[in-house]
Amino acid sequence: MPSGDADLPMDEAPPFVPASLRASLGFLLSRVGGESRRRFAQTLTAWDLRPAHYGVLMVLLELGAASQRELATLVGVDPRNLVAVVDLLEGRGLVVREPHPGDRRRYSVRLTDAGREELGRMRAASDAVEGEMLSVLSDAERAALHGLLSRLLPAVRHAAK
Amino acid sequence: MPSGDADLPMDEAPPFVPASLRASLGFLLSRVGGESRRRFAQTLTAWDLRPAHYGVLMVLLELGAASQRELATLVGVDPRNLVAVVDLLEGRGLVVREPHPGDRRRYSVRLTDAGREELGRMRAASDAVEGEMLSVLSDAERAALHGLLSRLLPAVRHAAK
DNA sequence: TATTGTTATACTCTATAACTATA
DNA sequence: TATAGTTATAGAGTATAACAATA
Repeated sequence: MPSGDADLPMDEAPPFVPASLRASLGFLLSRVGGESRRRFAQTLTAWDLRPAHYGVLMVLLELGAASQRELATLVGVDPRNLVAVVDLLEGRGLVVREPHPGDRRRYSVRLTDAGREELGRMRAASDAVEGEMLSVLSDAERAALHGLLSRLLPAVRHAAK
Repeated sequence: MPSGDADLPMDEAPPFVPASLRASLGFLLSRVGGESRRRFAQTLTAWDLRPAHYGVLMVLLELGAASQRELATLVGVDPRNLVAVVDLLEGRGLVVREPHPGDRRRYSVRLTDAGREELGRMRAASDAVEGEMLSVLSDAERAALHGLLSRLLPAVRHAAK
């Protein structure tokens, strides 16, 4: 039982949003997701990077290395648009393109030490912004939201052509 | 808190997404919201309209009439970009601009009968798409997600300048 | 034939600056 | 001065078509 949830708090009146739009989960997802992305992008301007770059670095931090096709799928960026993203990161020495062993068509994109350090600073900044944005939710509620969105992610990706 | 990993199912192996990105609620929100918006936009192509137009019509359906400034805030579109949106809707006879009683600076944008009928068809189509996208969630889970996002909406809008 | 990476292109979305007419 | 609407414009995001090298 989290504090103060009497079923319908309704919050305040000023940030009023019509019930017809609030009733649409699709609208809520797009809207909240859009605002989240906007804040995220705003934070990354300090590094002159965009969300796609951050996503690539995060994936590489965990996987060590990945092909551009994999990066595109995992980060949610089209392979055509990923080229310039990797170009920029490579130009700054944050990642390197290496030949993929066993398949000369592929690159093996890998995080450099400099990239790992820079990513650490970016994570700290973005985590702070995220925490502020989610401050209206309790830890339990954040966990619940996380669980629901995690299950939704594979489902919404299914339609990707 | 990266310590809570044991209580999550995460059995969806094929559409694998790195834990480092899944752990970020901001990333999940942006990503799922983006996919939701993409599907929504795809559905609206049958009407040659975009999500912003749908949002305006939905707001007007509930409020009857609103100024462009109000529409911009409620739908989540910048006032500058809303001009062309209302222009298109007005050009198709779905809404009308009327003088605002008491303030000659404002317009009172109102839904026409044709707009109301067209919106009904759009809602049916978008609801169907939304239902398919959310099919992995139970009714209770959808309600929970809806509640969490509804509380998050006013919070994320707070940073709007 | 299918896949990986790539370029060029176009269209949408969003943000910055500045103007007008009213308040 | 402040606000509602507007215009022009530039940047970022995304989508379409086509291609070379390799599997």
